[in-house]
Amino acid sequence: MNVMNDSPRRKELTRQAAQLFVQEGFDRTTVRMLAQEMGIKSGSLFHHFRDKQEILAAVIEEGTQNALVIAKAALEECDNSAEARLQAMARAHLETLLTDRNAHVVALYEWRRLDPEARDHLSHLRDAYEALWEEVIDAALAEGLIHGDRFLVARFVMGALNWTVRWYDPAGPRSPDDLAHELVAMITHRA
Amino acid sequence: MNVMNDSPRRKELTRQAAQLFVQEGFDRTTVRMLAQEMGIKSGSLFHHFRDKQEILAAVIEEGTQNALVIAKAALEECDNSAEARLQAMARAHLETLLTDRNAHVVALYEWRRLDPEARDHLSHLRDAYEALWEEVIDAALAEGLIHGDRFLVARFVMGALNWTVRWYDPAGPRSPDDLAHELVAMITHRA
DNA sequence: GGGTCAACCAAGCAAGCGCTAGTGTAAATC
DNA sequence: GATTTACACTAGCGCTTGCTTGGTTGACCC
Repeated sequence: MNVMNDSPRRKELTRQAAQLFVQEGFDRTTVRMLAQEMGIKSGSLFHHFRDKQEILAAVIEEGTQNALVIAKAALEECDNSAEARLQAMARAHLETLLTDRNAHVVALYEWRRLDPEARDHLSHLRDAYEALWEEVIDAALAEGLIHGDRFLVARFVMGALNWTVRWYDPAGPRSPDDLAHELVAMITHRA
Repeated sequence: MNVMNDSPRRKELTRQAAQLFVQEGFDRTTVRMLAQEMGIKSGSLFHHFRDKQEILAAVIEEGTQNALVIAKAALEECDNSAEARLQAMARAHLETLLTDRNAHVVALYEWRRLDPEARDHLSHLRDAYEALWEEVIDAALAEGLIHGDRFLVARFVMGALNWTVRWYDPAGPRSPDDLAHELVAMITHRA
């Protein structure tokens, strides 16, 4: 129980843990399995993480932080039109689900396994991400590109996107860009 | 390990198990917790179910079968227009998520904990339900009410609806009917 | 009134769990 | 050259897990 900084070693271990959490689920993943995947013994694990819960929190924090950075970058790069921004957010979301898949699947499926303190801390990060979405959706509503309740629209859209981890096959014929385009077309009322 | 029929007693036990699975998650729910909730001892549980996995399968089967029945009934009761049928499916889906919430949350969250045989059997049930959706969406596409790829539209819509279990508050101001209406309005291009 | 049977219980086994304590060691720091 | 630090090891404690075993109860049946 030495440190809980963010050393490069810890980052790498976190990445490997994410993979196992996806394969087995958090509860079914034992510290011995984690240690073996990392090439160390189970006891050594607790040099890097206070307990098993902290590994889960680290995985989710990493993924959410990346999503936030990528989404912000996508918004800065794209055109200023509401439609372009909607599409940029959707594509960024899907690309994150692809490249950083493990961490995000864990965040979606194992959120409830976080203890209250970790959940509290991480929900602030998540709120920041969702705020980006609501900003973009507000702009689209103001332009008349979409209609409806901003709260509901935001949640419907995020639901549709997050659900993709259940069925989307990256090796299939559709690119993240295709999906983003199709989704935006579905919800906009004039192009 | 006597029987695995569907006695009324077993049905009741299944309902209670669903509640615990929602509260704690499948892996964290022990057979002792289940037994206590049911008012029996842990050993007696295995008179009704072969093993813990079978309880999970029973919960999910019950929920999916109900959803299928309710959706079919809703389709038979409503008008024949594509829009009415879309809305009826959406409302039925949301009402099922409400009234039969536990079983559905379990189906959504714990699907991966099913062993391969159970998963295979249950995915047929789920496919039958999704087929209803695709039929309704095909009709809406044919009428020009919505546009796009039928496969993608179906999955986006189901994603948006399933995601509601994460944020929807039945005690809040919005009724399932409101949500269904808003969702259909969001994706239709002419009303 | 003996037999059947679903439903339950008490007791416990073998395996696995998260985590701790104490030690070794090579590199970095003083 | 001595001390500290980072990282890993061995060994195992205390507890919980899913599940089994062998036996009891009470309602129903011919």
